[in-house]
Parts: sequence; C-alpha cells; structure tokens
Amino acid sequence: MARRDTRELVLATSLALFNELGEANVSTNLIAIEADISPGNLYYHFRNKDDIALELFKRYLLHVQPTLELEEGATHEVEDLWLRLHLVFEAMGRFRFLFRDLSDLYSRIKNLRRALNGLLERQRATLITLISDLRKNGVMHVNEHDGVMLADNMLLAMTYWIPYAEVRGDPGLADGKVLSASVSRVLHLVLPYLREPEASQVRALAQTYRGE
Amino acid sequence: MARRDTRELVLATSLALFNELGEANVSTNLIAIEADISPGNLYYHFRNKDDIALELFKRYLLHVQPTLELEEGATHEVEDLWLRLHLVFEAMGRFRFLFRDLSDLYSRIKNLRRALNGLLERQRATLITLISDLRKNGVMHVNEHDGVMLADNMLLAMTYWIPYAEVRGDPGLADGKVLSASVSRVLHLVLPYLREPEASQVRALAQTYRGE
DNA sequence: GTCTATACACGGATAGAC
DNA sequence: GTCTATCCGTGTATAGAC
Repeated sequence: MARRDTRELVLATSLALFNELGEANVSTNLIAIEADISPGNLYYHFRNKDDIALELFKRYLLHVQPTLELEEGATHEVEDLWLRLHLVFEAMGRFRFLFRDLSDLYSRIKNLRRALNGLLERQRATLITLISDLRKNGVMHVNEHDGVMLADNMLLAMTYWIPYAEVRGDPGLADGKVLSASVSRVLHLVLPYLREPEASQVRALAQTYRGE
Repeated sequence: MARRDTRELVLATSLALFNELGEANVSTNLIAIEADISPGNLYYHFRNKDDIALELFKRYLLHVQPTLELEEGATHEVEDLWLRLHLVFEAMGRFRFLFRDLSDLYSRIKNLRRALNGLLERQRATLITLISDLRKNGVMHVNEHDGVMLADNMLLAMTYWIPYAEVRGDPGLADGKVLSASVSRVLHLVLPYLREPEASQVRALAQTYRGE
C-alpha cells in the first residue's frame, strides 16, 4: 500500500475508535489491529499517538474554517448565524472525541493547545462581528458589552454541547437528534435580544430543529 | 495513625494532586508518596483508584446539597439565584478535577455516572423552579418553554465553566477571578428576561463581580 | 513500506511479614 | 494498620529482517 494510503487508513481508523471509545481508551496496538497493519508500521507513519490526535485536530480545523470567513461588506442576517452553527456542529460531531476529551488533549499536546487557542479566539471574534452586524441592521437590540457576554456564552455552549449531551444521558449522539437540539439551544441564547419579525422567525426555526 | 485519619489523608492528598495534574496523570503510587504512606497501605483503605475519585465526588455532593434545597412557600428573589450560583461554583472550584475530566470519569465509573445523572436532574429542576418563581413574582418575563431552555443553557454553563476557562487560556483558576467572571456570565443569561428594577440590579451585581 | 519480535517503563493491585 | 516486595498486565516505542 502506498505511503499516503496507509497514513490515511490509520487516521480514519483512529478517528472511528477515538469517537467510539474515547481517546484515552484506545491504544496504538488497537489502532494497528483495527487497521489491519502492524504496530511497527503505524510508528513508521506517525511519531507517536499524540501525533495522530494532532493531525486529526488539523483536519477538524479545515472543516470549520469556512464558518469563520466573513464576507467583506455583506449584511449578515439571522440565517447566517444558524447556518454557521449547523456547519460547525456537524464538523464537531464527526470529530467528537476532540470535545469529549478536550481538557486532557489540551494539557498534553502542546501544538494542539496553541491551535485550539487560536481557533477559539477566531470563533469568538466571528461571533462578536456577527452580533455587531445584527445590531447595526436593527435586528438585534443589545449594547456592546452584553453582546460580548452573549458571544462568550454562545462559545461555551458551542464548545461543550457534546460532553453535555453525553453527561445528561442522551444516547443518540450518533444520529442528528442531539445536534439539532443543541443548535436549537444556542439559538435560544440569541432569541431574547431579537426584534420582530426575526424573533418569531428564530423561534420557528428552533422549533423545526427540535422536530416539533 | 488511626484508620480514619489515613483515609482522610489519602483523600486530601488525592484531591490536591487530581486538581493540580488531572486525575488521569496521577498514579496511586504518586498519591502514596505524597501522602507519605506505602502503596500497600493505600490499598488497605481503598479498593482501587476509582474508589478514591468516587468518594471525592460524594464529598462534592455534600457541598452542593444546600444549593438544591428550596424552602417551601418562600418567595425567591434574584439574590437567591446568584447566592446559589456562588456557592456551587466555590464547591466546584475545590473539586475542579471532577469537571476537568468529567467525561472520562463519567464513562469509567458506574456509580459516579449514576450519581452525576441524579445531581444534574436535581440542579435542572431547581433552576426551573427558581425561574418559575421569578415569573410568578412578576420579576421575570418569560414563557414556560423559554424558561426551560434558559435552565438548560444555565446548567451547561455551570457545568463547564472550569474547562472553558482552562481552554481559553485563563491561568488564574486558583484565585477567585475566573470564578467571579463565570458567575457573572451565567447571570447574563438571565438578564434579558428580567424587568426593572431587577435588571439593573443584576447588571450592577455582575459588574461588581467582575471587579469594575 | 511493512513485518515480527521485543525492550522498557509504568501503573494497578496483591501477598505476606511485622 | 502499615510496611516491603513483587507480580502482572498493558502500552509506547524501537530494532532489525524482509
């Protein structure tokens, strides 16, 4: 098998196992067995286990990158917000082990720490800009300080919806039910600041998301 | 040393080490060394490492218990809310390893899982009751469904403020600055639903909390 | 690039003396 | 109740043949 293929195979296998069992409960031996290669071969392609997790985090970064791009001069509507939320949550779902074991990975892997810090700052900045735009458009009624607090609360809810669902005993993390409910919950953070008709619009949206 | 004392010593030592290094990075050997006892002695007092973590979780439960008690017939003010928040966050801070490594502990230790499920449900119920009371008192302007969503968002923010602070690169988890900022943030979730003069009151409160 | 074999360290946990 | 000694399993990572 070509150099590239085996590397990709290990990454795909690792992702599946990490998501299923948690990163801490997956050994390099298990990855090798599941990928049907030898342990030695795995270490030919990756320096160590952290290296695999780090590479997967980089892949995740590529997936969320589009949700951070703000078109210059575009007027952002409420739809913008939930579309981005939905896209981010889908990406997170595919890499859910990252968010389940975030603190541990964060403290153990230096490069992941740096990358995550950067991502969170950019996500926060994006949220603040979006909120600011909505205010300028007269859609949202919020002062600057409260807008920043709202962004922080949104970022927290966005970062931890996966472990929260797990810990609340929600079984269906694989299917889309938890994702929808979580997006709906974040939308409810914005709701009280919206004017009509956008408030009703988001309310209806959140309801649809919950499948009612 | 008496049976009771050594057991307590191990618990205190474990708590300090878990908080400092993360539960996953603390071995039973290290605990024994730090407590200045033998590894064998440690296993005389505890079946295994999970047993120590579980016992610490039970201690945490005792600390938060008072924040879950609702006096029958009492009219709950906004002060009630932030007082409870403050008390819970202080208790969490003392047992912060629990919340840093929550998902891992949750999936590994069956009894902890059961206890945590119960706690979260009770916390959620308490929040819903408090919100409901504020609505009845005319202090809060929110329909029932939005009230439940608010409670969920509050519970999420309450459960994950510690890893969120860590991951945002906030160094001062030991001192009270992060705690205050986090309480302030949760108060901001309630803020948009409050009427005057309570809104201004909470706003001022949140400001004081941030030390401005 | 991939394999087999294995070194090496570590952590959980127990046995048995005191 | 506490110690010392140690077993055992597991996981990371490497050496060296193919």
